[in-house]
Amino acid sequence: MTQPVRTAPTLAEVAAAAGVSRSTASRALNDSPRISEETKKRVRAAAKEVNFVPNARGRALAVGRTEIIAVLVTEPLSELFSDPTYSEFLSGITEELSESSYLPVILQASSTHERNRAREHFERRSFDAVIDVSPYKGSELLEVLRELGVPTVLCGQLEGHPYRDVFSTVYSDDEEGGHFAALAMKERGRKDIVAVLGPQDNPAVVDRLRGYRAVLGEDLPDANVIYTGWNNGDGYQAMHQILAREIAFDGVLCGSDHIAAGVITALNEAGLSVPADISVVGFDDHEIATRCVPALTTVRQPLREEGHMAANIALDMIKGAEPTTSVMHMQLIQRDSL
Amino acid sequence: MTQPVRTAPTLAEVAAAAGVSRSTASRALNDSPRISEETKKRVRAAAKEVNFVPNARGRALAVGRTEIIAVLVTEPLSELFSDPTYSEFLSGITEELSESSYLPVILQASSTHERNRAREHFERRSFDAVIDVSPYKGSELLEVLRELGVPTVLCGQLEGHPYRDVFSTVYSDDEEGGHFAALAMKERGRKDIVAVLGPQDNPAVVDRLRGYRAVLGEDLPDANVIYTGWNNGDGYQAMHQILAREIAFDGVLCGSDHIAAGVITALNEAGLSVPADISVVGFDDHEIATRCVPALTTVRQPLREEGHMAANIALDMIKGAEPTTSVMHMQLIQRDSL
DNA sequence: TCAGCGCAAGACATCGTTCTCAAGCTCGTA
DNA sequence: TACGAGCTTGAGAACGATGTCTTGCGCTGA
Repeated sequence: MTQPVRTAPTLAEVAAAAGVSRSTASRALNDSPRISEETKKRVRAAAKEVNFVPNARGRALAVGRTEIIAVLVTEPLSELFSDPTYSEFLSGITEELSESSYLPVILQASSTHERNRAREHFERRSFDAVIDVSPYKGSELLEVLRELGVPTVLCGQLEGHPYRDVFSTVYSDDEEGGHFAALAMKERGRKDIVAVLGPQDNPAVVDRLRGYRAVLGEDLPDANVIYTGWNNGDGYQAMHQILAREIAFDGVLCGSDHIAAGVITALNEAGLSVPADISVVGFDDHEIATRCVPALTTVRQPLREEGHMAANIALDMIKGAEPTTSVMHMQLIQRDSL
Repeated sequence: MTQPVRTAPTLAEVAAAAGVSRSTASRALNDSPRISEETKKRVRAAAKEVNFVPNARGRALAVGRTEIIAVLVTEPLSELFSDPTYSEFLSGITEELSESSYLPVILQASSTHERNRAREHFERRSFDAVIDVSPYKGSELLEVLRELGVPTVLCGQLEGHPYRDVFSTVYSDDEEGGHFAALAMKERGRKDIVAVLGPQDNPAVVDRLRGYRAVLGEDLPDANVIYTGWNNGDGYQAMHQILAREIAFDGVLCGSDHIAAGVITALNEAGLSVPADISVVGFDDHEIATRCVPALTTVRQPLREEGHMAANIALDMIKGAEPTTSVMHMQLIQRDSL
């Protein structure tokens, strides 16, 4: 360092400057009711004088909190960024925490190496709470968190809720979302439905499909259900394959708005008109939905709100609140593609 | 908590279990040469016995480090995710740090509120170093970091390098990248070039354009330079506008591979063939470049390596290394669009 | 025999904050 | 005058690790 670096002032210096003890200085700055107004004023003046800011490390040790919350992510960073779901959700968490003194840390756990590191951090008590963005049953990390008693929020439903009494859960009701989309198709009089969904092993996909089926029954035959990726290109490709089969259909339920966008492109290229010939319903209410032509009717998943909720529950649990389960509701956003 | 939570074992318990003092236990676990092999073995056994993991807070206070590095980001999270540049770069940082015991924290600084929070965290010494992903001249936060003497790495060139002696810098040579792309056009015999770039106020855009111009001169007239966003749709739209002008051109230099993808789509729709009629060169060597038809010739910006480098420099500076400047080199990736 | 050395390990201080406990002070009342 | 209540304040102990200084021991060599 060529720059002379002045060492940060400590509470002791403030105390000395104000002519009081460290305890008094601490209490004054933390606005304890047991300190006289006059002393507080004096201490605060001294603190400002020497540019005092409490040191995070010392404070963390004393209060037993790091004021850091880990956001546990199973996907690798690249997928994290390409999956539109995450962006909104993480924004929600970040937004909410920015109102508190807490800081979110994205903690990856896709490789074994990463999971070991995560585990190590948990054991070191580096975080006051953990928000698991894509929990899965049987995850060793969840087991570790349970044993350590770290406040944990799971985002997404876990089959059989094995940890319901220990962890909090936040999820959107995907089955309900499926209901809404399918119901809209039905009311529009569509009878031969195709579904272009995300990956088959994705729990949200499973739940949505259940919702579709509950409403549509035989109008959505097994053969018409296609599993693919979440993106534009995936939808495009899937629709090409369906068109190649030359089956009759008049509605397409999509697993994401990006898929829907690709589907619409493919339909248009095949000379089919949306919504005159074919109805299309998306999922997510991503920004792309409004940019589609025609604007996409879709199911809004309250991702940002879900992030807010997860963050809030985490903060509450840190304060000692009991685990809770919180279900967010889906909403059909009606536009022009139906 | 319904679950009984056992409190984490401390070093004192390990020491007691091994029948040694805390100091000895600490040294044994940190593999100090001043401890006999036999004692080490005994202490390690005791540590394993009681499941000891050193507490992050206590350790942080003692060693004077939090083992956390802040990644300062000026863009809001949504842009962060949509800009392909960041994803790679952040992955690089994360990757490199995952080899160390350090943890990256994404710290936003787009709103005033966020900047104040960031400042607060800096003053609290919450981080051992800061990597500023998009530094700009005159940023108050940089001023704060300089005053506090926090090891800082700037990613991107700052005009006039006002802090060269205090901060480290890592950047890709965008002008060189422009050179490469333009040279390729020239060698291919293209004479009437159009450039569809990113935002006009982006420093990388400015540098690349300088590189283009140095090679192409009058072959790239001012009127043919279009500033837009970084995405597919932006390129598509820009190319539509250019086609509407009915000017003659035989090459398109693009500010990103996404832009290039949109440009190619628009050209194809207009009945123009790439590369037979028009040559297209992208930028970034994003994964999309290989998926384009034809596969995109592009300039590879070593983003991931840049992330590695930034992280490494940060780690070195924490250990006391002097600030350095490190320029990453661009590379032309030849594929089929030229 | 004993000063002198090297090695292993312990005692104690340290990091910067907060918290517990006790004590000083003033005041009002018996 | 004395005593307790109520309000402020300070001394010192946490918190959980690491770092410095010291001590004890066994060994060597004059």
